Amino acid sequence: MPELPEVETVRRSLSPVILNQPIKSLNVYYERILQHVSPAQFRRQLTGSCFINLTRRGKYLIFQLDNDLEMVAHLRMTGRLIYFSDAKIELAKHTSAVFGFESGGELRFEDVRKFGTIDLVPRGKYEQIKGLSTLGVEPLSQEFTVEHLQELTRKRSAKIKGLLLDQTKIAGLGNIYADESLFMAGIHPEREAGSLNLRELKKLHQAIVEVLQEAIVGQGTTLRDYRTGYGREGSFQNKLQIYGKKGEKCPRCGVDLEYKKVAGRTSHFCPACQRE
DNA sequence: AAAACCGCCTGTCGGC
DNA sequence: TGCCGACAGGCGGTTT
Repeated sequence: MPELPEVETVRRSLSPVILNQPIKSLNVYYERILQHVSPAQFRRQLTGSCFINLTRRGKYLIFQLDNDLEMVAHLRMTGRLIYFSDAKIELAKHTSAVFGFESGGELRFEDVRKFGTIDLVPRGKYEQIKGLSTLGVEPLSQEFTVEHLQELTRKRSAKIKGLLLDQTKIAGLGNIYADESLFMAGIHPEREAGSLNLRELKKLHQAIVEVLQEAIVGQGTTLRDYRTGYGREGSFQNKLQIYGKKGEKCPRCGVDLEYKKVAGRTSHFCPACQRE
């Protein structure tokens, strides 16, 4: 599922090929992908314009247009944004929208489960995009410090796994990297957030930063649907320590790994390395 | 206020 | 072999 490293990889891979390319045509095949804009208005606003910058905030991609508007996309579970230099290649079965450039290339939004979204807003006006306007700290920014993490967890009774998944606290972690971070830090997913001591918070902070950075280097985790902006698979699935490893042994201590629902999500952990 | 639950979707998998 | 329910999980919305 696209989390911060996957979305960042899409951003980096798409930027060189889609920026400053005039948009010639726009086809929306699944209208519900558009959130607060009609297909007609969307087409009118984008046709003839260019994307001039592509940024990321949490799991959101923000396409800045040359007309003071921004297109905000979220891939949710199975969304893909892929650039095709050859528009003659047949559309994938679940293609939600296609941006055709004057150059002949195309940007395609493919999405099997159709949860992905696109918004169109005046630059920086994110009020209507609730998830974006309420995002917490960017975990690879300078603002994400041990002190910040300490503040987020202080006196909180929620389970740490749930807190890591809360986008209003930290922006961009999903189920995979939350589990990987907790394993790396040796913390049980059901630990009460407020019970973590400073030593544990330091380890967790370090683990979050490290796993996200390494996953970006690996161009993300492809378990099934995720692809880079060039349609290629990532490689970090080969470096996962714990996620999806039920039935296997802990890579650190050899004990049988366990999994259970925590905060509504399947959570993988080592009962020996991550004590409750 | 915060946590738990549901709906949105389709493909895949295990069980019978 | 085919059918069916469970499951995958991000987020918005509603309920508890």
